Amino acid sequence: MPEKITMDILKQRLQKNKHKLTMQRRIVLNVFIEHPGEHLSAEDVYGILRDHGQDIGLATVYRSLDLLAELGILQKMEFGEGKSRYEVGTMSPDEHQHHHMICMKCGKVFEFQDDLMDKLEKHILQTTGFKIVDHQVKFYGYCKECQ
Amino acid sequence: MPEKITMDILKQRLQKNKHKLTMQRRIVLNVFIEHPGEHLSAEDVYGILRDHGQDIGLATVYRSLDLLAELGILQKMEFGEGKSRYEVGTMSPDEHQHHHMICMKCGKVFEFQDDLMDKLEKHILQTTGFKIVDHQVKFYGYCKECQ
DNA sequence: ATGGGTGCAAAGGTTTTGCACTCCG
DNA sequence: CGGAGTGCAAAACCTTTGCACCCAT
Repeated sequence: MPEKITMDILKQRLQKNKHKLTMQRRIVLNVFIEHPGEHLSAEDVYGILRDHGQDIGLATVYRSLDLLAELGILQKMEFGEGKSRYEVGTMSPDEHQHHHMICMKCGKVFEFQDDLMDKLEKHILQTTGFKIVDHQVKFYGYCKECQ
Repeated sequence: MPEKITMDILKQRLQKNKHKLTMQRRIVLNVFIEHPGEHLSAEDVYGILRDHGQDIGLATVYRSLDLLAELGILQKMEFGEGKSRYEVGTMSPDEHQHHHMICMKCGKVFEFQDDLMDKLEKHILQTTGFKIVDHQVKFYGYCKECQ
């Protein structure tokens, strides 16, 4: 049951961590709710907001993205472009099990669902004592069109 | 048999791609050969070279790292610090099967050998048609000391 | 009311680029 | 020799920070 992230969840987590529910934070989260499955950079978010006439300082966008990622609401990722991108997660841990496939020709990013990592993470805990909380998997290759 | 990267391999791959074997490129590769298993940033490499009295322009270090990664001699990676790091690979594809575990408290990067990904990559090719050439797996969590 | 949050502009850090010069093939 | 590669400094980016002002709690 992939339960979606909502404004209420934002409110809850902010309160739990003694942060304030500001208009800016709601607006930033809303961008991601309206763009599910997209990997947005700070500049992307800033641009989308400007287009909607909702003007927020770029620094605040950066600060909000950081905070939302810290709260586990957004997931931060990098695709080797020299900047970070963010994506909304869901409440269910199962949903973390999606991996990115990056086409080395056209640059498109595809996704793939899988739960093979659980096994591997348990194995790592047993053999190394390293307790895994999250993971990121990136595959590089050529998509159907570009091969 | 994890066959190590050597100067000869650099020479071969440069020739095959119509690039020149310059002193600077040899020196940069040498840094990695002398620092196996380390994840060096451009600035790290630049610093090591300065310490050895082998002065190379920083821009050239960047250009060499790019090229060596393109030739498959180095592997480029990011750990969310806002800069790229590089590591020498080996000739054997089996050696690509090591993953990074990043401690969220002390920031140390650990490694783990595993070949579970093969299965997953075959599965992805069959179901999506995406042909995988390389992958990068990062685990975030807490190391033995920091738990 | 008060301390965290915001906006702006400036600063910081990494990476890229333009151009004259060098040197590998 | 000729063109790819280098060095240097400037520029381009992305991100962070300092500080005065604002507004959720």
